[in-house]
Amino acid sequence: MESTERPRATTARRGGRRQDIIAAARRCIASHGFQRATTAEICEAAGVSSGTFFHYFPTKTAVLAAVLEEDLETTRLAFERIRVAADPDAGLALTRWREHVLSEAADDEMAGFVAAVGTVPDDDRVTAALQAESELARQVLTEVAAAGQRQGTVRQDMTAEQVALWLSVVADGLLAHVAEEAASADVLGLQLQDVVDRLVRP
Amino acid sequence: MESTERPRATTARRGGRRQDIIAAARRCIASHGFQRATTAEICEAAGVSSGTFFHYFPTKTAVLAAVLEEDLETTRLAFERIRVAADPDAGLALTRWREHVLSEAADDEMAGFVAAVGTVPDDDRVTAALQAESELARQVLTEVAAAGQRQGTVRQDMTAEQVALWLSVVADGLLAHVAEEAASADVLGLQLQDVVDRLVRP
DNA sequence: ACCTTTCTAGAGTACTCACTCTAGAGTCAA
DNA sequence: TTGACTCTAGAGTGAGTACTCTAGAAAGGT
Repeated sequence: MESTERPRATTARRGGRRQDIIAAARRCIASHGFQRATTAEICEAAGVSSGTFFHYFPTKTAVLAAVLEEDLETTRLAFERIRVAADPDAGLALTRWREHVLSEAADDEMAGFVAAVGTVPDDDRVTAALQAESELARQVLTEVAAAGQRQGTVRQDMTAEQVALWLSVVADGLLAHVAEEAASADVLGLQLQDVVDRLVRP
Repeated sequence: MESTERPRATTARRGGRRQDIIAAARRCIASHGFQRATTAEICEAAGVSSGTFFHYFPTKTAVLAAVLEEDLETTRLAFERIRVAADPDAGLALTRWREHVLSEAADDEMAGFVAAVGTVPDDDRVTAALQAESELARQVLTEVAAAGQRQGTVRQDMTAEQVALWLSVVADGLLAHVAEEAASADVLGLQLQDVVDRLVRP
């Protein structure tokens, strides 16, 4: 047969099959949810057989966990950049945060993901990754808000935690809206600065 | 056996089995998503056999559609109240809207629902109901915003549509946050007025 | 009483899908 | 070469689940 002539995806060489599977799973899950993304579909998208799939991952849920953990690492880097900016200038940190949010909104894989993951079985690694991600955002945003309060650019009639909470509410709402109506992304992107500014200023 | 001695749910008399099934389906779907809510589970929750279930609904998806259409009717009423308030006083309409949003947030069934429905198969009635619901909100909020602009209480540097869009972004984000962390509901509720005010004022 | 229609139960069915198993190919070391 | 190991394919399996089928109970009309 043509068993050696498989598609091999485009990323076959760097990272090997395992990476191919993670990437394919991300795409499939983002586009129609965790439950409806079958292992067979992920296998086909990755150019891999079910044998290979289960050689690398014990369960379908484990691939989701791998995807989320990979994303968490990316998020960690992004928020590290935001955090370091806060100390001299909270305004700059907020700008970087807005850019981060908008880049997530622009990435349609990312946009679909949030909704797709809501109904996932109770898996420890999955819930840990999700929780770590939201906790990370909340914590860094809280630091940024606190820095802004010290610098006088952020309102003091709310605690820094509360300001951070509202910022993530806005970010989540924005992602959800863009996910189901990509058209609104541009307008919202342009106005995000104004909205955030109104939200946080003293 | 005790076939006549079934639980009969509490609402058995008014509306009959059909209503029981819809109510049970709403609970089950809200608590662990559409896919994971099995027909068997819904049947048990409704105190009904699978035969009865499929006598009233051709498919599992059809029950979801029925649930959504029922909710749509409720939403329609709520937004009608909001719309009529807008003409004399847009501020009052916004207050009513905030109350509506908070009451949805307080209802934990409602909160779980948004996430649960994201990954649903492409069904015409379902998508129609969802679209009608968001369209309804957007349209009424746009009218309210426009009224506020005429009355001078709402900013004019955004179109009424855009103000409405941001309001629903905030509402969606708030619901999502409350769904995964009920604790934050109280704080957010208290501050919603301030946030909305900052968002829309000239 | 008798027929018709609607409703109900629950065993049965057909199918999907996550996961297993086995056989073998590729690779490297000695 | 041989042996040990990893990787890969794909047919197969078992569990779960949406939906069907049939027999019969209520309900209602005449």
